[in-house]
Amino acid sequence: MSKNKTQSRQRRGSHQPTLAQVAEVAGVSSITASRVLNDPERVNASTRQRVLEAMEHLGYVPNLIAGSLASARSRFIAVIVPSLANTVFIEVIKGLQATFEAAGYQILLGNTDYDIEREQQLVRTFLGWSCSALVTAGLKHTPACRRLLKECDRPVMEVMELGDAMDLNVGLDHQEAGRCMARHLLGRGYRQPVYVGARLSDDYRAGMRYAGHREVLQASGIEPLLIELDQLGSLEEGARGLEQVQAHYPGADAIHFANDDLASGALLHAQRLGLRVPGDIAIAGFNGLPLGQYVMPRLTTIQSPREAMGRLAAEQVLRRLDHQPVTQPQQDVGFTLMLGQST
Amino acid sequence: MSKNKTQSRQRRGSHQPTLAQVAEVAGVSSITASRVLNDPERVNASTRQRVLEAMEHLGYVPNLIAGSLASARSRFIAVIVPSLANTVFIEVIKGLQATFEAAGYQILLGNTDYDIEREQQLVRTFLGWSCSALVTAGLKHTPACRRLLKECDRPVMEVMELGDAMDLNVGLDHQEAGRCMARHLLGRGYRQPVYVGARLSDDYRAGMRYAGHREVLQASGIEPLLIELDQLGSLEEGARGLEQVQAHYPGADAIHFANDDLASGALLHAQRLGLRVPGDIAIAGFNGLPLGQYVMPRLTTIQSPREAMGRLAAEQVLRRLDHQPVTQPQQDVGFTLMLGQST
DNA sequence: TACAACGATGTTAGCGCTAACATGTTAGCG
DNA sequence: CGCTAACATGTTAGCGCTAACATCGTTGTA
Repeated sequence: MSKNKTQSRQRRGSHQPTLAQVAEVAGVSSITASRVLNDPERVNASTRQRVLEAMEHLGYVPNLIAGSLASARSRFIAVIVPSLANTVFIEVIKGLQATFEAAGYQILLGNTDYDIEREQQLVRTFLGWSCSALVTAGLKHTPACRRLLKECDRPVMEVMELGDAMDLNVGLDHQEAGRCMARHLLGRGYRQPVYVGARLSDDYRAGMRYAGHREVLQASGIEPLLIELDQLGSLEEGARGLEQVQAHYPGADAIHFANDDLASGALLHAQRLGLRVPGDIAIAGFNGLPLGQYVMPRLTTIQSPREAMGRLAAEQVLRRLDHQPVTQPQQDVGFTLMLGQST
Repeated sequence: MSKNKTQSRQRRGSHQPTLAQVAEVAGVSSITASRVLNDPERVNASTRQRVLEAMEHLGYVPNLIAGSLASARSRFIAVIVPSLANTVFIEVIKGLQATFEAAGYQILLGNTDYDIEREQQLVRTFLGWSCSALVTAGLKHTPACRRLLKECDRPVMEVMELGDAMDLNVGLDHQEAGRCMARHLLGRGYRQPVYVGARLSDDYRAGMRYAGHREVLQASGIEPLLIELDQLGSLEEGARGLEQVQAHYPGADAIHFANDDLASGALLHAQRLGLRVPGDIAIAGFNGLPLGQYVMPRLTTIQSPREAMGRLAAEQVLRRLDHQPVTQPQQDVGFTLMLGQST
């Protein structure tokens, strides 16, 4: 047994060099070394140089966890989306990531799989990581999640759709988008359009577009028809959608799909079946994915500015984090009807 | 000036309830409250119950940063990919995420934009977050990055391609995939195939496939032809690729595209131009994306098991983190030639 | 009956960093 | 030349949590 008084308990921690060691090598105090990293202007150039050399020499990697604990703020932004399978969210994430990374923030990505209980759990975890702000897709949350978000005293951004948001909100009016496409179809003379979506209670934004579609049809005295599929967005499921429409509504003259994946799948399938589009049946989508612009005939769809939505959302959050005033907490990014030859 | 001895300096930190407060309410010490969260079995059921109630009552959210600092391990897994625009990486990420999340790990996602300097910086940042392991796409790193990864004393998984990995490695042999497709094309009787890729030094795996393609052609005494495009994977760029082949190599009878996005774009463009595929020109891709299976004619391509690759990679890393032996640090997930009608 | 073994809980001492406050040093100015 | 402001750097005390070690009762067993 050692009698060495200085030897107390077992050492813990990693075996990485620490700021204190860097400081010792550079012959300064650790706070000066800290300032070299966090506020270099406040340190004399020659001192700074010595500290940087010491860091280089020791292979120092700053322990960001310790820094976050001490300063009570991390540079994390929590981003919570319902799915990674859907290109739409990926593109929003790209916009968010580009903007946040440029500002020195790291994204913590969470995937709810369209389950708001899971979302609540993710919010708790991310708050536990002292994230600086939270960005979440959609306005639908559990009551407990809503409470957490309201009381967490950080910027909270809800993206994708517009509505009764709790803090910041960037998105578009999905119901209006549904109305827009329905008006287009009626304007083109179609009299028996069918809306085809999948799991509309999960993908409730598609449900909102259906609500708009339905509203327009009812106002014109046309009965709204709906087919609900199982898979959210795949070419294959779109083909199935086309077949179901033919089976259930043989008189249908147009299909308003909930998204471009389904619509493109139907379009490609129609080609195989030898159906003329729009002669035998018109097809419309939503999203404005590149694919829809590359099929024949080109797909009529609604373009949503997804990456721009991510960027704008991130900018608003950054403004809030910089304590700049946010004049418009709610921003409508709009959408564009893109006329193809499929209607 | 206050003379109160207990009042020292300004309070810092968040204003969230702490474990100590929970412990006080529950009438236990804070380590007991800590154990309720981290090792519930070690705490008497009735005590545990009281602690949980206190947590609920105070709305306690564990400070994971403090926990990570104290225990010198976070439950982060760093995942570094070159792009989010490419479905391929998204699918690998999906596989990784599903597996890691189920095991209670949080993914830290980094995007290098095909820049290995950026990768090095991301590795530093993620090491600073005390990530438990790192997963990175590819074997190409800066020397400094390689050193960081070698010395960080954590599992390091390199995914996508096989080769001289530093620790764990899950992927497929891209050169062999290139050979496989080239052999297929020669076997079908094509004698002037052109390889079309984009930015092959960035997307060096596509470059490796080209190397395989080239090797097979040269062995048969056929001159390898190459066209290099600017954009990595878009339908539009594929269409451009087709046009460039026609312009530069009018005698070409087949195009071996670096990926399915390019190939599908070319296929759809051929349709518009009224070109017969494979009559006028054969088209092949790589990846096995759903789109390729939905165009007409169906695309001949090579299927890579991307989500499975992510899952397998995550399982290997988890095994290492659990101190279980990893018998095969390098695993080949293979690929499958999928014959369509486009060749 | 003694004592090891175990279970439940507590005490102590940091993890590596930075906010707040403190001190010393130099420049600027009437 | 004295005073202040601005700059450069240091000292101290945690941030909230958990590893390591300590303690105490309760069993089981020789």
